[in-house]
Amino acid sequence: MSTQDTPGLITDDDFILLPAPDPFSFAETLTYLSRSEKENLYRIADGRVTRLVVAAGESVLMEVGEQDGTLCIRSPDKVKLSAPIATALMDYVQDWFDLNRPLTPFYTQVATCPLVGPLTARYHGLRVIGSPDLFEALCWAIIGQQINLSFAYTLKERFVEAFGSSRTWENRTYWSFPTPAAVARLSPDMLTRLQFSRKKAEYIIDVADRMATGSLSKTALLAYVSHEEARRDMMKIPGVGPWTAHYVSMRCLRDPAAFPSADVGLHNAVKALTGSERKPTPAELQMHATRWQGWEAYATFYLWRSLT
DNA sequence: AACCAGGCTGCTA
DNA sequence: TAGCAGCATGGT
Repeated sequence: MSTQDTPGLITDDDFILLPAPDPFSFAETLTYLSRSEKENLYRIADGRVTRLVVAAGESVLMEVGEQDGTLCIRSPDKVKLSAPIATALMDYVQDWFDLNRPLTPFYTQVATCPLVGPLTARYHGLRVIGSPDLFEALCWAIIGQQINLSFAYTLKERFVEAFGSSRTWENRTYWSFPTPAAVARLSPDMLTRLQFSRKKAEYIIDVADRMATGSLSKTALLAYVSHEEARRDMMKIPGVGPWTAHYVSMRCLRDPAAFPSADVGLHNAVKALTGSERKPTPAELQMHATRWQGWEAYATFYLWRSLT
């Protein structure tokens, strides 16, 4: 492989150049990714993000940087990238940063929204940063239920470093999220020891079991005729309510209209931006959301961003 | 030191 | 079907 096997892909064996869409802000992307010191699934340094990903069945260290509107993807520990791996890395980045979504329709639609309109200028080019791995997305959502984000990151950090796998490169350790197969074998006690609540421990092990046996999969969820159907199916899983189903729909299944309307962070953002003394009622939130129709996930993401 | 946190379940009426 | 208490534990 030397050049352009795939449209948009320019490669010279050791790196991939991926033209970023317009608008897209790599700086905003890195800012979002940097929001917790406890994040251990990737490392950000020198304007680049590095993480382990599974590509073509292989665990690969991937580094993403940007220059003049072009993303540069490479594997620091590999000189040559095989064609399947190069393709997989490119697909991963496109999914992770939602690069294939035309953003202008969103900006046009919310231009008149007093809440989200100004945010589209402030965070111009920010896209919904995703969780391409369904198991990771579900676990993260369940972990984050009804606890503060700081504690949620602590729990995730412990979970990943207890049951995930890692690789060390140039004196830095990179972690991959635990696999469903590994987590399905755990007993709830092994998670309560990390200070998971008993219920969350049971939920996560059950989700792992469903994914390990194949009764739950991203492919199957994406195959539903509508995202609403996929969410209905997810909500049959114990521990998965409307908030979690919409969250996963937004971050993993990529429904731009997913709307975790019960989200406390969303409520706090609306409260702050309206200068209100209290959080919005469901009816008040719905009033705002009428301007976001079809783009609720993006509106929510921008509102979350406004909190930091 | 009370109140809050990127909710969900299961019991009541 | 709707409303609500209980949960479980760290942060601020």
